[in-house]
Amino acid sequence: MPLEIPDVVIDRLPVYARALAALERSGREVVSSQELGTQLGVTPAQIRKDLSYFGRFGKQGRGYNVRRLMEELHQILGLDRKWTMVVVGVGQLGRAVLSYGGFAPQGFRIIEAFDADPAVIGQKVDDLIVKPVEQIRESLAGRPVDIGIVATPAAAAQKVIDALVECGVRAILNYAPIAAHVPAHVRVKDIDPVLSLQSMTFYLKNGAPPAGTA
Amino acid sequence: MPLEIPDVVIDRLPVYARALAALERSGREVVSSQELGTQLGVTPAQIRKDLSYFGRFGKQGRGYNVRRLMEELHQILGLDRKWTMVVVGVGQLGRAVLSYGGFAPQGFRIIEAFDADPAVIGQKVDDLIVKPVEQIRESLAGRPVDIGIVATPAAAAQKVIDALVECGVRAILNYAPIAAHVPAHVRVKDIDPVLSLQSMTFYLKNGAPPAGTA
DNA sequence: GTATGTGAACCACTTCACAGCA
DNA sequence: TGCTGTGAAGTGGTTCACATAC
Repeated sequence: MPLEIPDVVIDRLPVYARALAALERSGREVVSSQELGTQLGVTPAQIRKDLSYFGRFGKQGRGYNVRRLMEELHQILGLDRKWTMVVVGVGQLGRAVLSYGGFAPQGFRIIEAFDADPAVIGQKVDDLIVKPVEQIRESLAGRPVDIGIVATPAAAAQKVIDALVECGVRAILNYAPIAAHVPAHVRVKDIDPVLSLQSMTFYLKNGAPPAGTA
Repeated sequence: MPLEIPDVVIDRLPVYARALAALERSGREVVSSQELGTQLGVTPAQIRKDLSYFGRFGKQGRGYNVRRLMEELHQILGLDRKWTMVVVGVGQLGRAVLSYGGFAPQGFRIIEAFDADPAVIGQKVDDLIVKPVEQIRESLAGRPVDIGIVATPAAAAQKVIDALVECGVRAILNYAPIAAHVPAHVRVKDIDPVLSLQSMTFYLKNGAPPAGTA
């Protein structure tokens, strides 16, 4: 069914879903692509086209039922179920990830944490006992882990990723500053604030960006 | 000079710069676009085309001088100088940002931290005394701040962003889960791990992604 | 021989514009 | 009348392929 849907489209769906959730909380029952678009900084046509890959969710002359569309998107994205994650690397960054309160409410649960440092192994962080990296394979053997979060130093990251992939992990959230090499069936999303900063400085340095009004 | 360079190109330059820095540390003097490409998962043509927006940095038959190209990129991106930042929101996330060791070595210094919570205001976090959000304007008046980091709850974020923009901030690193509204001359980069997870689950749910070999 | 730099061809996503329906 | 859904047109970025230079 999901044949030839551009990745960019998939990336936008969670944004729509989040906006719809907010609208629903505020008691709104119907939205137009127009209104959703201005709220999110996306053109209405874009929204309609994106949704059209998956079905017809709106009513002409009226717009979209907020709750209905939200639920459809949740279903499409698999947000109507729980996902399990493991964190590898329990330094400052890994700790922040482990204690971040934003994952659980969205159905993303961290069930295991690993580190290479003997001083860290055995520590209890956010209700999890940190295990040694060497135990990734045995620890996850036969256990269904959906997503791996990599928060190790750059030098260790690729090996960790290899191990996770071997264990059947098919999605990786990568905080390490490397370009991960993974087989084609594995998805990687990089979180790299330094890269974000380093591209913005280009525009800071060169005055106004080439984007509309000054 | 930088007329009509696609944003995607600018986004890739820091990635190249980082890879070159690593090559330089390892003593490498020359690279081809071919080699750099396989290392980064980018086509060689892409790299050459990207660089061609800015000049001719290579030698035919040989490749690129690692140090030279790295320095050129640093110069283009403005990484050859220091940038100042302020953090707004000193909750868990803000603290993690403040104590993150990855910014300073790249020339990004946080010079001020703000929060709305009276219990947090006045606290010393990573050598900075947290100031009240209401003081953003007076605190930054006449002071050159380049980048604002927003780590507040969603509900507070837009107002904070407005204040920062008023103070002349032209680049924002946004950790809040909202679509920021800013004037055209202001750049925003969003860091949102939940959105990243929520788009990957689509592929988890739907088997192998439409991307090459299985 | 080898790898760059680049116009031209290609491809993918976005936007347009309108038919269709409530 | 108002807004969706969508083929068609348009735009922007990527890849090709080769002339050029070392």
